[in-house]
Amino acid sequence: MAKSRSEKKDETRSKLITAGAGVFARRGVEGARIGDIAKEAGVAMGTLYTHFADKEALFDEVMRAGKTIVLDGLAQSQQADGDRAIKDRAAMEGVVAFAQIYGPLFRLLLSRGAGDQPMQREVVDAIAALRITELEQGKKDGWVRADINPDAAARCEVGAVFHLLDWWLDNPGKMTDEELIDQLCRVRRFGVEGLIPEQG
Amino acid sequence: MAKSRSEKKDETRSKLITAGAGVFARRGVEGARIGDIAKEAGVAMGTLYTHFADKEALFDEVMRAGKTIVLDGLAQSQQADGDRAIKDRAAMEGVVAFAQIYGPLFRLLLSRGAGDQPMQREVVDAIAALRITELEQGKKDGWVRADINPDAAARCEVGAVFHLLDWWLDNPGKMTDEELIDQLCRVRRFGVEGLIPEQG
Amino acid sequence: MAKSRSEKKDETRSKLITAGAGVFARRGVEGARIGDIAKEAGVAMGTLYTHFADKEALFDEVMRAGKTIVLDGLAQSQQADGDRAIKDRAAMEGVVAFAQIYGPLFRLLLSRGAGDQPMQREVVDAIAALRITELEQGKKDGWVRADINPDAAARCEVGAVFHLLDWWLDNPGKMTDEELIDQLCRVRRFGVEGLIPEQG
Amino acid sequence: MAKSRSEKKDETRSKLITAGAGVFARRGVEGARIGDIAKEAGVAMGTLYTHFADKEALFDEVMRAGKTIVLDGLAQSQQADGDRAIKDRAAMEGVVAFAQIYGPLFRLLLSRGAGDQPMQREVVDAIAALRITELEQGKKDGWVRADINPDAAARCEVGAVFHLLDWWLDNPGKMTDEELIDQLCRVRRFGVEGLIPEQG
DNA sequence: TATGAATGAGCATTCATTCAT
DNA sequence: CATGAATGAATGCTCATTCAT
Repeated sequence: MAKSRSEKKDETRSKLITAGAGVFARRGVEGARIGDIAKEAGVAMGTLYTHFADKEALFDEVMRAGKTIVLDGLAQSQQADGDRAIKDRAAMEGVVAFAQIYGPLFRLLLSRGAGDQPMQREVVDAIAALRITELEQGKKDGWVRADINPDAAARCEVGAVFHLLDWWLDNPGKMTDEELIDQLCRVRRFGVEGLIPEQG
Repeated sequence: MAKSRSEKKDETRSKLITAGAGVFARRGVEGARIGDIAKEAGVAMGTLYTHFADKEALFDEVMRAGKTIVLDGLAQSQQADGDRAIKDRAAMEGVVAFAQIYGPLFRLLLSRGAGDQPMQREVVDAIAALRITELEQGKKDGWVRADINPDAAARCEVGAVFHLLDWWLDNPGKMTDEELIDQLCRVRRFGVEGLIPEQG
Repeated sequence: MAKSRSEKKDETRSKLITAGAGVFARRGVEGARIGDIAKEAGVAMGTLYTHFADKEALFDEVMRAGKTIVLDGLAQSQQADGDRAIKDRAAMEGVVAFAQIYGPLFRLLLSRGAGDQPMQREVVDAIAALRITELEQGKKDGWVRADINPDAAARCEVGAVFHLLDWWLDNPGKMTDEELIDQLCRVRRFGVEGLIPEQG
Repeated sequence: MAKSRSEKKDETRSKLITAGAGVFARRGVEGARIGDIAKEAGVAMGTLYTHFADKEALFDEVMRAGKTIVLDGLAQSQQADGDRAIKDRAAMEGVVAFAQIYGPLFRLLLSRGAGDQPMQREVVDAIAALRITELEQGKKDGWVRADINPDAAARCEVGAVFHLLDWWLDNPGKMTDEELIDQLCRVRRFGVEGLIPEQG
């Protein structure tokens, strides 16, 4: 079955986004070289410009695609059978798996650095928004303390997860996956001093 | 009293570091222009190269200086009179004050983004190291739960603080300083679900 | 009646020449974009290359077509009933009408700028040649002064007409068509100081 | 006597303008290559950008400089001793000399082609403006016919001079300098049919 | 030490042209 | 014949770094 012209075009576009993800993740937006992206995608430099207006536009597409994957993964973890603790753990398992597979892209998506990178902000905001809804519900249902501000707590949780994984990616030997997921759940839910409520 | 030649040189060096902090913070390392830094410092571009080997070297100095300020601030907060809660709150107050004053520089110092920025890692590592010591002591003293891994928890705390402040700097109207500091203490210590132990 | 394949091809070719005339006129040869010409012609970029070897070849066709229109118009004005003055005025009326309709194309055809544009030269040369013949006849018939060099005078006339119209196209409010044609005839025939010979 | 730094900078700037004049004149604005201009000026490509914002800005400077030379030359010809005919001839001698020396630059300055080249328009406008003043005075003094519109006539004269010289530069063997200047005066003043008024 | 004009390698982007469909 | 995605050489411009003054 021969590929149609438009299928081939979509394929080229995909290759560019994948290659862009890799290079942007490794070198950052400013550091990424169009030539490297094209080479990694296996196309000519000019081809990039038949699909995206410029480097920035490709970056936005990469971020948009990454955001979709991350958000879809989080949404799916909510479908997990079981109580809150199980769903929460499923979410952390998903995030850790994503970080392990995509590594640098995970960093690119979640990081918040110097300079204005609206798309980067957008991804972090979207993830935080998802968690804010959960925390608000948690306050109603009583499993989130009343003294918690959901906006603030969501940011703290995103930061905690990102920084721990960022460190772990560079020091994978320091903890097993299981320990990592465990800590991620524990610290977010109970802090370092908080007492764990009785079951039931 | 006329300034000695060496005093003048030190002054120029300081101006360059201050200007560098501003420009690096605003534009990132790759985005920063040597010409902008020189202009902001009020010296010629060539002067920069009589003080620093290259752009990278200036960046390292900026980060080193920032790191010193942050670490000194944290150390000082440990001198505060009172119990653990008071010291912890003092630390958060210091961090919030620093973020308010330095804004973009705070972001630059604490962020962990794409690309290899050894100095950026160094700053985050140093802050985490400080907290790891405290958490280890806490485990011995019993105020940190036994199921906490200090290495992991310290990273989570740094991430939580950085991301919350990063968000707050862009949305200062969402919370007062007091509320911010409050949440920072609460989330780090007790998470969103953890019970707060009885006083005494 | 369905169009035959060859008729369709001719039609496409015409559309390309018309579109080329517009774009070349507006942007110049170097400034014209093949993509713009194709878009304006309503065909794909590749189609252009099934009709013309390259951009230069299309430009040559555009100029050739324009040259034909201009020369035909001038020839026709010579068929006008009446004496020399009437024929001359008819020629100027034709030129003004052409400039009004085609605007930028008129400029493209008549201008002589930097760089070597053999076709541009060819058009100007052809118009001048036409006038040289008339002036030579005029010398024989006595209505052109003996001290006039037809080669030189023809160039002057072409230049005078082109520059006045070039200015007028940008400043149409400065003169009515009638005044314009009037000045065109007067200045070419009698200069600014020359006496107008008695009628008869 | 060593050149000061600022003198050297001015020298570099001059070399760039001269080189720019040559390359722009030969290839047009779009056709001119920054690398060629730099090479011709004997400097690095980057140097061009320490003196001019971009190619366009250099082009403007070239045109401005050329305009000044041309206008100064015309003004000087008005200082010539003698009657109107002598001054007029002096002006034509000056223009011919300029065209002979600068050749392609003369074409660049005076031409009006496709596309919007505001500086090119400005030069032609300035020369026309100079002549308009003279023609208006001529109408008052009676040596310009009453039926002449100075605005229109000035454009015609500029066009006549430019086109004749443009042709002559490519066909220098067709006329001697003297004949050229003669025709330039005659055609502009008396047209091809106009009677030359009696002396006195 | 300070200066800032000059350098030139490096890069993003353009666009005429090709060719598989 | 028509198409338009792909090509890649060519080009304008940037900017960290140097060095004569």
